[in-house]
Amino acid sequence: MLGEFEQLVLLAILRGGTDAFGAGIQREIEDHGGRRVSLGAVYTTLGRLEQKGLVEAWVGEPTAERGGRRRRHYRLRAAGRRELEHSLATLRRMTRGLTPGLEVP
Amino acid sequence: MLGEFEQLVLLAILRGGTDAFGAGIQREIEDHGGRRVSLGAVYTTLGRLEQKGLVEAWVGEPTAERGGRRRRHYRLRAAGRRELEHSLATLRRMTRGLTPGLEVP
DNA sequence: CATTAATACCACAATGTCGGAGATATGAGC
DNA sequence: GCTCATATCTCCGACATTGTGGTATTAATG
Repeated sequence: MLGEFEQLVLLAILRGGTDAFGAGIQREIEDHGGRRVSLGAVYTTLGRLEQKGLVEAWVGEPTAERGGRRRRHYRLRAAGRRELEHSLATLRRMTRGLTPGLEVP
Repeated sequence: MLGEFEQLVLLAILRGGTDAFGAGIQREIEDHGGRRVSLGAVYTTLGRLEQKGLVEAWVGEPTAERGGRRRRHYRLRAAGRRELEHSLATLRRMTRGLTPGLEVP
C-alpha cells in the first residue's frame, strides 16, 4: 500500500517531467501542498520507492550553477504508475457523491 | 498529517451518514477500495482519530438483530472535516494538469 | 448457556520525519 | 592554475507515527 507522502512524492516526480530530483521534489510539494517538508523525508521516501521498484534513478551531468553535488534524477516505472493510479482511483470512488470541498470531482 | 488509511476511514464515516460503526466502515472501504481490510486495523485507526479529536463516538441502543454487543457510532468533528478537506485539496492541486487516469478531476 | 455480532487490545511491520554528515561542484583570490 | 571558502545536493541513522492482523473480550438474543 502506498502511504500518503509516497503518493505526493510520486506525483511530484511526474510534475517534474524528466528532470525530477530531490530538492526539486521538495519544492514542488511545498508549493502545492501548503506544508513544510524536510529534504531528509524526501530522500528516505525516494529510497524506499526505488527499493520497491516503483521508481528508477540515474545521476546527471554537472549543472551550470554555482556548485553542488551532481543531481540524482528520478522517473516512475510502470509499476509505480500503476500503484499511483490505483490509489487515486480508490480515493475518487470514496469521495464520489460527497458534498463539495470533499468530493474529488 | 493524515495517513492514507486515516483518510479512507474518515471518508467511510462520512458515507455512512449518522450510522457509521466499525464493521460498516470496513465494508464501505472494501466495497469502494477494492482491497481487503481487517477489523483490527479499522478499530485501531478509529481509536487514534478519536484521541486526536478528529472524530467523536457514542454507543447506540441494541439492534433488532440476533445478538452482539452494542454498536459504537462515529461522527466527524469539525477538526476532522478540516483535516480531510486539507488533504484532499493538496491532492487535487498536485494532480491538476496531469494526464487522465492520474488527474483527480 | 450456547451462539452471534460487535468492540478492544496487543505486538510487530511499514511509513513518515528530521538533523546533521559527507560529497562534489564553482569561482575568487593570490 | 592552486587552494580554499562556499553553495547545492545526497546519504545516513535514529526515532515517531501509522498500518495490520490475530486473538481475546463483551454484550446481546433465543
